[in-house]
Amino acid sequence: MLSFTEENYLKAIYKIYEKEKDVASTNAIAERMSTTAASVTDMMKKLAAKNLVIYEKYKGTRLSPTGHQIATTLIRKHRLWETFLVEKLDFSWEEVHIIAEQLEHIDSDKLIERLDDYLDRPKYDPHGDPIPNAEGKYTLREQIALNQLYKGDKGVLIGVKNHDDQFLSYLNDLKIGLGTKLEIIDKVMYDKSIKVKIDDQGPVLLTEKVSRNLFLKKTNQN
Amino acid sequence: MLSFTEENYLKAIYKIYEKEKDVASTNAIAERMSTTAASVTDMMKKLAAKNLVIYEKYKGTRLSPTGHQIATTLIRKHRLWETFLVEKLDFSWEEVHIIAEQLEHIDSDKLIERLDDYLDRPKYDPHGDPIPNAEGKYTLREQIALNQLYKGDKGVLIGVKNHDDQFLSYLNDLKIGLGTKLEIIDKVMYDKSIKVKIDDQGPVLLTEKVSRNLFLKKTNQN
DNA sequence: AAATGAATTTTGATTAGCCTAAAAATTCTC
DNA sequence: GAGAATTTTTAGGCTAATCAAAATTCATTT
Ligand SMILES: [Mn+2]
Ligand SMILES: [Mn+2]
Ligand SMILES: [Mn+2]
Ligand SMILES: [Mn+2]
Repeated sequence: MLSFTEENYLKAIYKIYEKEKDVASTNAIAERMSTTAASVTDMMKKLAAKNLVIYEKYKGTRLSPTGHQIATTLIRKHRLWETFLVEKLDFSWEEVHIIAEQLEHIDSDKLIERLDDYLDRPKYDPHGDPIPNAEGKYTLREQIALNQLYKGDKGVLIGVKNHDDQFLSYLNDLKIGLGTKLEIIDKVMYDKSIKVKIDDQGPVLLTEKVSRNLFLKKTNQN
Repeated sequence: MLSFTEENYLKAIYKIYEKEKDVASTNAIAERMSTTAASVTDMMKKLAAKNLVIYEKYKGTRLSPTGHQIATTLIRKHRLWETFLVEKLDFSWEEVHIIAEQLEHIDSDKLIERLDDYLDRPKYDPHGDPIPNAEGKYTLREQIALNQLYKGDKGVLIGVKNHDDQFLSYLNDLKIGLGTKLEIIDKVMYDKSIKVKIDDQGPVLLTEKVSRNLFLKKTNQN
């Protein structure tokens, strides 16, 4: 049985090398866990002793197959709970992450599977992130960030990169959510801001910072 | 913010003086928590320093108003989660307690209230135990243990005293659950066992040990 | 009111998780 | 490839939660 903390470390390592990297540096882990490199070193030794990570002094840490499986299950639980909170308890997408951070540690295989059934085996969570199945497999969708599109392009929002409360609330204000249709009316070259039509409403200007964080499925040909 | 452990201590104290007692002895708490008296003493000092309990050396411990409120909320969360697991995820009543022991520590007021709504503000959990409302109030029903009834008496099962997996599974085998109608066909004076008719099935013999643990609402006059 | 036995508290240790500061290893720069 | 800068590890220490064993207090019986 792993502690809450150990589980969070495994998830941190997973997240780090989900982003291209094939090894998680001590400092990167420390940053993600909001702790010190010294604490990370201690924990890596402990997790290595339990065969959950492969840790090499000064070289960094990778997940062992077991560690990888545990991390994937945590992601699965996290995303299923987020889906439950939004779909069944009517929470808004910016509220659920913080609660799911707790719920993901509940230990019961049967509970996860029942929850998955109850939600009709969802493939994506309220932020558009893929939910691994019981075997840890998930399929990525083709998606493109809004700032990569051109004038005249159309698409549907299928995910967000940034999950911050603030960012998501801003999207709520703009009436932008998963499934929202967006059409690029104009791009301002000077600051890369983008004028878009949102569903069937009047056009709105989005900064480049915002547009980089919106993932679309293109719906026009080009 | 309280630790998982601190919360469990508060709940243990609550449970102890739910059973008549007006003060929880160090040993009683130690037994409930499966720990030593020494550990309990340490924790009582800590909880007293946080004004969650009133602890007097050698005299025992009581809950402060704050401590009582926290304990009641824990019970509320525990019973709501148990209800969720049975009503929505189709768990059986003997499976839910162990999972609810984890879920009760999830910290989110909004989550509890949403869950309560979602379940249609249930008044009783899957074992027939009352669920405190948001103000910590609950109403006890009039109930009588099966072993207190007489030949010819009829009733409906509305609660169980013992919550053990084993006991509940035995009731499942007998097709006895909350809502089951029971009628006393005969009482054996020698060993106090009771012959009952279960719903509309043939009669079954229950030992006194079993009958003491079944709470009924009487449905005949007498 | 002393003696005895039970309950409770104190004492001294241990483990997990964390930290700061110092030391060591690695990587970068010229 | 030597020295500087950065990263990582080690050393030493702290707190929360736990325990076993010793000491103390309380309750009961004579
Ligand atoms: Mn999340
Ligand atoms: Mn998510
Ligand atoms: Mn229970
Ligand atoms: Mn219950």
